[in-house]
Amino acid sequence: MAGWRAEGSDITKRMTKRIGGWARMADVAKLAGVSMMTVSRAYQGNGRVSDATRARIAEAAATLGYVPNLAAAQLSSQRSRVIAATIPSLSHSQFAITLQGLADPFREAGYQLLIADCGYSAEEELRAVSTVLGHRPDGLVAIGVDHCPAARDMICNARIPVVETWDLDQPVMDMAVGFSNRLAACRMTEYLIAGGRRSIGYIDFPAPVVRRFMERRRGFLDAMGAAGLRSDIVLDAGQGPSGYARGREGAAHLLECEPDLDAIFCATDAHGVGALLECQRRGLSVPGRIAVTGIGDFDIAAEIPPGLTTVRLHAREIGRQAAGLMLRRLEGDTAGDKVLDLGFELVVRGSA
Amino acid sequence: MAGWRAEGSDITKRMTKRIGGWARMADVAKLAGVSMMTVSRAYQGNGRVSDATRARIAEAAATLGYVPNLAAAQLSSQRSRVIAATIPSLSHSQFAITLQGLADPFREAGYQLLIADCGYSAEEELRAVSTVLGHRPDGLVAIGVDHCPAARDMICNARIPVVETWDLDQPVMDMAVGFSNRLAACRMTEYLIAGGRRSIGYIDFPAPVVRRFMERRRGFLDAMGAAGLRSDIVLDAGQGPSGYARGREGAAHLLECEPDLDAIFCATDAHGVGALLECQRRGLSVPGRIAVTGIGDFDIAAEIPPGLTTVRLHAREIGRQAAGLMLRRLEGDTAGDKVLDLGFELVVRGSA
DNA sequence: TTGTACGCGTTATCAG
DNA sequence: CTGATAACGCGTACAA
Repeated sequence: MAGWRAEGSDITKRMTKRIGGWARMADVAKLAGVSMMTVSRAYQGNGRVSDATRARIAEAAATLGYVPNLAAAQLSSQRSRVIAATIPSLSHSQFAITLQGLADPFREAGYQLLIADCGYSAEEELRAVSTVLGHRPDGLVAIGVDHCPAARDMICNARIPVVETWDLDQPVMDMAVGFSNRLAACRMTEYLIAGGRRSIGYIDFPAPVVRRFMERRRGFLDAMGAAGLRSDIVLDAGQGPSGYARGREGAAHLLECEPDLDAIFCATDAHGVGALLECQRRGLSVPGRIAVTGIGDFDIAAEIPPGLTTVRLHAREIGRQAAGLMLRRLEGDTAGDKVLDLGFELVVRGSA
Repeated sequence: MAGWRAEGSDITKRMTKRIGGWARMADVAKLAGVSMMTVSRAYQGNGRVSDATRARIAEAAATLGYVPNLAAAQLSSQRSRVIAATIPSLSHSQFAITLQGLADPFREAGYQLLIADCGYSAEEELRAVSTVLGHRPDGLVAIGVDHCPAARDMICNARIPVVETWDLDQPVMDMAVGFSNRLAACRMTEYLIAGGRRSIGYIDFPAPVVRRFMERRRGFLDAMGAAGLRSDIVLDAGQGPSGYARGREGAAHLLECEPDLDAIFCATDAHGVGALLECQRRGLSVPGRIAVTGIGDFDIAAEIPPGLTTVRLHAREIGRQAAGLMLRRLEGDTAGDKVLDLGFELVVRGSA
């Protein structure tokens, strides 16, 4: 533990920068000829430090390649300036967009996102949550509202602001930003029915235990039931290699079981695009012979002919607003809404 | 600062759990009737603690809702068990897949990923890098090899293992996993030429300053030059709302300027799909009249008729291998290759 | 505007 | 197998 600190002169340090570890604030202070507190204040920005001193500190820091140790800062200040974000899957494009919507406002406000992939199982989620909480985040943004009881307990015990996103059909722990998945699916189904479709099949997400998808299916069933139509043409998508493939296979299966189908409603746009392509491959005209719709308004939905009719979900805006809610709370503002319903938008294109 | 700790009896704590903050290891120790060190050892797993003691500790921890403070652990142990990951864009699907490939092995080995969106500019990158380094990660995995000199300096000064990914055309700082973007583009171009295409247009990524795309363009130019063909039909994709839209607009522009084009090679599959759709919309038969190809093998490439011919890049495997390299180094293994070329795979489908 | 003393919650070290 | 003590690097509170 003696290392260079004990033996190295300031000159040596200056020449070689660091030999065996990180420069500490004390090193910067010594080189700049001030106390640590002055360096600390210079970095925090708020404290009043003369310009001359500030410049000397900046130079010393640059010479030493000093990067403040945030763990020490957190331990001392009891604030981490870290926001935890749990996400069911990093490769879900819409979630990634929400994440980006989150990241920008937080970064500007000086917070760093700590992203935890919480998977789709209770164990994974609990592990992810306990790990991120170990970093003592100042707040938590959850993408999705599915939480196993243990994770929910742990999060509540953390006594930090929490924003849940993407589904307003469930009661939430604290704050929330999103929309009603059930209503979105219901409206789309009503649109199909209003367009004269009667025999409508539904292709669900392969893991329908996910709340978000349970609500969508529920919305579909509600609307079909209300219209007095058959609501049993429901299929869990298979295990194809991609969402597109699963939609394609699902549509194939559905069309074989129910040749008279005049619409296929998919729980996500990836499935929808796959289903659309499958219909076209079979020579079924879309939307003449059969309608196909999805949910999500993925980029491809606008491009694939004849355009996939879908529901736009404002994924980026969900992130932005969630960050806004969190930042306001962190600044001590406890007034204002705790739940923001951003709604959704039926996007009618050629496919239905 | 007096708070509940001073006044609350153990019973009170047990009943109400925590009233005003996190339980600390000292609280767990007291409740379990052991010293902090024993608790610490119990959590670290390696230290020898009797089963009875371990059970009492587990019970106390559960009662108090104890979650170890990782910042304190890091400060004390000088190891964070955090791996920094820089990524140019969270919403780039292939990068997200690499991230997932990274996350699993690291999680299993007890490391948490700290993901920093480093954007596409030098300032953003420097800020991102300095923030993550502030958390004193035990290692850094960079997605992409583009680094501004300042960021590169900062990373080198950190003296931690570094794995760069996705591009082996550049010299790297330490370790690397990926493939040659230049060679991938070159091979695809050669394939088109071998198929009889002579007038080949290239649609580049809109920010060709990104190294990865510079190399791809270079590969295209190399192959065209070697074949003695025109290599000036190169277009930067425009600013459409999505990669698909940019590819579509790019193709439209190209086809208007160069009506005799018999192939369009796009720097990414998103552009490729857009270009393919645009060709079809114009009634040009693909691949009869014109060939279209991309790079990346996105999911949609396999689905869109007639199938987009492309280059598969093993995005997930890049992540997995990068994690493996890093973990081996963290375990002190300095033998073995420092650079892994995972290559690429020409995937021939209907479009070319 | 700048400096001093202390504590944040954990682990390393050494002793039992 | 368990415990006492001293760091780890920084910010808060207060003093100058």
